[in-house]
Amino acid sequence: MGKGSKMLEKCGKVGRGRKYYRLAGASNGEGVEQPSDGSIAKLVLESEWAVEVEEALWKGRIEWKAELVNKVLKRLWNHGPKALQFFKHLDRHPTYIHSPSSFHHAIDIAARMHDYNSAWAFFSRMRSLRCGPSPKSFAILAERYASNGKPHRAVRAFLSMHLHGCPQDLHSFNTLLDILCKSHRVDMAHHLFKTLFSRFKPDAVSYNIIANGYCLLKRTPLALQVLKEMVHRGIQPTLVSYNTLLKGYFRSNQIKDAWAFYLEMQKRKCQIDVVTYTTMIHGFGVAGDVKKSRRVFHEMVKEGVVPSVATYNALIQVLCKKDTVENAVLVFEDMVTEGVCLPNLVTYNLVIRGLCHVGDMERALGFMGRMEEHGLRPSVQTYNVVIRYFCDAGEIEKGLDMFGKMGDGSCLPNLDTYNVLISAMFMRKKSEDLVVAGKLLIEMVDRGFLPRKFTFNRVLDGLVITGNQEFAKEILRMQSRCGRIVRRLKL
DNA sequence: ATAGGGTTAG
Repeated sequence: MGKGSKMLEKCGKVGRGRKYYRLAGASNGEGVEQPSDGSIAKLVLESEWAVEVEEALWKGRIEWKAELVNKVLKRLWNHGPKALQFFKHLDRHPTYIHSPSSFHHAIDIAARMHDYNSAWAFFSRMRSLRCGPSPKSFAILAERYASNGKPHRAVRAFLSMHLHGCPQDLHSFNTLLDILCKSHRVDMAHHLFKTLFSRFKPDAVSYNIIANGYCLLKRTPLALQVLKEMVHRGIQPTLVSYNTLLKGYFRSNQIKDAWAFYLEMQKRKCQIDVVTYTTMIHGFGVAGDVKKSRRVFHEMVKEGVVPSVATYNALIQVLCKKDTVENAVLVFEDMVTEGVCLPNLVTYNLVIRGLCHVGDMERALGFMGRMEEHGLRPSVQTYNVVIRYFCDAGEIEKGLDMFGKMGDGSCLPNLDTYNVLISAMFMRKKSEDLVVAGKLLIEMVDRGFLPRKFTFNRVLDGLVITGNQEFAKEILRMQSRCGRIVRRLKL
């Protein structure tokens, strides 16, 4: 990390206050060392002018590789406009050509910001470079359409694949069904499933996807019906089908049914696997029956099924929520000493949340520091948890400090971060806090996030009440640029 | 990135 940032030199101000940047390559005797993805991301974030980025990126003797580009895009994930700026400039590079995976990141980022024009332009660009688009490209776009509340456009995009030289097969059909189900449009998915039945000949995967969709909606009778129909059509349910329904019972709080189903699975000699056990541990725990969770955990070990990280994470979450965080920490330490599987980012986030929840911020921060022992860095979710609990405890300054630590480098704030902080700015009833809230609102829009109407209105009200009329007007103008309905406001 | 288990909003 350190090496990379040293190679990035900011060469002072030249001319009309314009900063020039140079990405220096440090010679180490064996050749030229490359700047890190972190230093490149930082350069893109700091430069204000497009030309600066272009010069630095092209003339910096950087040996571009798809892997490096993808890493940079991931670092800029929560600053969509900058990410696309970087991608588009590099697309004009004299020799470097973007890889399909980088195009996919760019499509994802553009579509997330509702910038479908750019997204589709990337499709055309891929086509003219003869490197796509592939079914995966369509899956990415369709998922964004669906999660942005435009499921019909997702379907249309997917069904137009063949016009772009992509095969339309059962594979891609299943992907579309899954996308619709995961965005809770199970009705639409099931309808499509029936309509295009003879064209695609659904398989076990298709049925499992629809069944899972109904489970997500807590409609287990319908899920069961789908699986029965599958049997009727001569397709055998798989272990995935059973695990899906088991999870569905827990989700809709049918604990007795879940238990009965589990016993039935054992009786029928299904090869119960680690997923089944993890589902049971999580399900019982969330329902408040920690004893049963532990019992299932031991039963699993007795049966010779090796717990995965997800199994440990399920247990740790359950202990945090329904038992004590101390016991959760004991399991964490067991993991580390026994080494069957090592804690991952999720594990850390669970323990940190657990500690925050009981008000032990000190220890939570301690775990945050320990993450690098396992080669991990705090994620944006880690920061969000800590910031949220600092703010909830009234320690707004500490929350803002933590936010500041994100700002100076490795982890850009996301929509949740801004929402948490903006809410916190109303707690102290201080005029200055509301100005900060306004600034955060502007910053988040700059970075490609679309605040909810509620957020706009709250900040506007706050600014008006504290007499910041001019600032309120500025935010109002920004709101209309965002396409959010402007509320009548007397100014 | 064709399906099932583990962070997230009370």
